[in-house]
Amino acid sequence: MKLTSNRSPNPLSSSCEQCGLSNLCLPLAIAGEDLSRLDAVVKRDSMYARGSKVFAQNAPFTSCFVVKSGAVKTSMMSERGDEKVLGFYLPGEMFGLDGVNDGAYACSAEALERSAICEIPFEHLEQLARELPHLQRYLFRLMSREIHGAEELSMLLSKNTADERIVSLFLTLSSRHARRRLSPTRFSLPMSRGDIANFLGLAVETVSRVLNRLQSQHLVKVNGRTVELLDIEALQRQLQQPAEPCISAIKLMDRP
Amino acid sequence: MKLTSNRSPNPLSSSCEQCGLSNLCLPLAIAGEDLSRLDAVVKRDSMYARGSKVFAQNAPFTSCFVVKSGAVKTSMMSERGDEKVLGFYLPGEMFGLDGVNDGAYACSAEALERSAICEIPFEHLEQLARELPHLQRYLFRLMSREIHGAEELSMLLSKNTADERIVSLFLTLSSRHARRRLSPTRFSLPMSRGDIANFLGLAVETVSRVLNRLQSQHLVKVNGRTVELLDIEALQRQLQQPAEPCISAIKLMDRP
DNA sequence: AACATTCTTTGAGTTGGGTCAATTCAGCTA
DNA sequence: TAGCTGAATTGACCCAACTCAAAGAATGTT
Repeated sequence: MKLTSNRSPNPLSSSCEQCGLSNLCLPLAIAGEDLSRLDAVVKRDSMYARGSKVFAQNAPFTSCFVVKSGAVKTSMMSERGDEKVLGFYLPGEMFGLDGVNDGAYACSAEALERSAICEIPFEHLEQLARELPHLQRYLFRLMSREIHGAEELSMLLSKNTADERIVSLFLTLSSRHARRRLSPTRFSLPMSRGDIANFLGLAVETVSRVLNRLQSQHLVKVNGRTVELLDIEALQRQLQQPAEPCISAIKLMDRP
Repeated sequence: MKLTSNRSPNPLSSSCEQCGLSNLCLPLAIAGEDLSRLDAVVKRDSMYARGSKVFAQNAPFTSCFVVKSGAVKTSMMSERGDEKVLGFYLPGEMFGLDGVNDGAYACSAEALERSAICEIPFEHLEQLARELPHLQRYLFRLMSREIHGAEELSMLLSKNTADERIVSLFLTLSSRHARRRLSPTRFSLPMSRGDIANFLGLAVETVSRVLNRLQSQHLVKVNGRTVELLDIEALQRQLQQPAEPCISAIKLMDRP
């Protein structure tokens, strides 16, 4: 449930100061557009308790949202009734754009920890986009980026080992932290092991085991929800190199 | 390579007649907008040979495309250098929208068979969208649908058995055929087994085996690239029911 | 028609990661 | 500070799907 709902005089630009880099206002600021027009369309700016829903799957689509502090996960219910985590959103990132199509949210969104989230009614944004060409273009870009992000997830889930999936998640989180000028090597995971496992298409037990493995290889150091990447380059290499077919090679060598 | 490039007087509305239902023009026609404005922005309408690229990954983004006849696959190259098939596009469907973000196509697109494809320079579309509110909204919807589609693929790749993935693909293709008022029970697969396997995150051999299994269950009939769905409802049930944990049950019963 | 090439199927054997079960740990509340 | 509850870890075992290998179809080429 929402905790507070304080209407700030200029929520979007204040978002920039709070989270270092708001996806929404930065490009517009660069483009030199009038931000006051945008302020008017921002509905509210609320606190969400950990575990509370921002919107539910199939609820009528009204707004998209920007994380100002905290973290959010989006997930989808399958026909069989089990949940699939689709993404994690950190401060400065926008979510809720997949509901535009048929007027209902395709996924639900939930705060992973106490979070400040600002809501932007899409209809207003749409209308304003007609008058501000940069805003229209920016929205197209945001949605395109979301397509790309979902495609990358499909890619990750396709033919990658458990180790690669975890490493990939860590590196993605790392670079997203870097964009906000936070440490790319040391950060905390706002989501549970269960969420990580679900997101990466693994079992919780596997996540746990992989974390230990990476730790024993001195690639990362994990302590509860705190991660430290000890050797980012080695981690990146792990995603590029094809997993060596060591066993087949040995088999070949064993032949007379 | 492109084979011909004949500029038709009204490519968009002719697309409707050709493919039964063009995603692009239908909602606009409903909205009563002036289609002639749209005709002007459509660049060309070309034939592509089987296997020829419509655009390559990382090439500068200029246009989005609509399939008029034939079929297209989009795919992405991983850092390791292997291909991941991201989607199949049938007549009336638009592709190439994931390049808006950073000015380069995020995936490449290739004709699966001899295909007629019409190209729409995005910049023109964007500009026109400012003047035609319905077009702007329609583009947002299209992109939102694309996000949704990619999310569903992630979902499919996450925790589904090989059988479920194949069934899901068949049912999706079926309903897409139905939208074009073609038979939902009997259609041909424009893509190879390899493409199917890659798209579904499986090995080719597994696809082949699953196809046989479904056939022996009298759920489908497959002959080369022709599929017949013998019992759509049974297929749908297979996706809803949780895979019965028969073995555990037996184990429990065996206990003294 | 014979050949070459690619696509598809079938068989045999292996394994990465899942499931189940049992602890251990961490965060709360009282 | 003990006690409770859900989260995380660890171990043992197993299976769905992968890999490797080879045969069989289909398709194109000369």
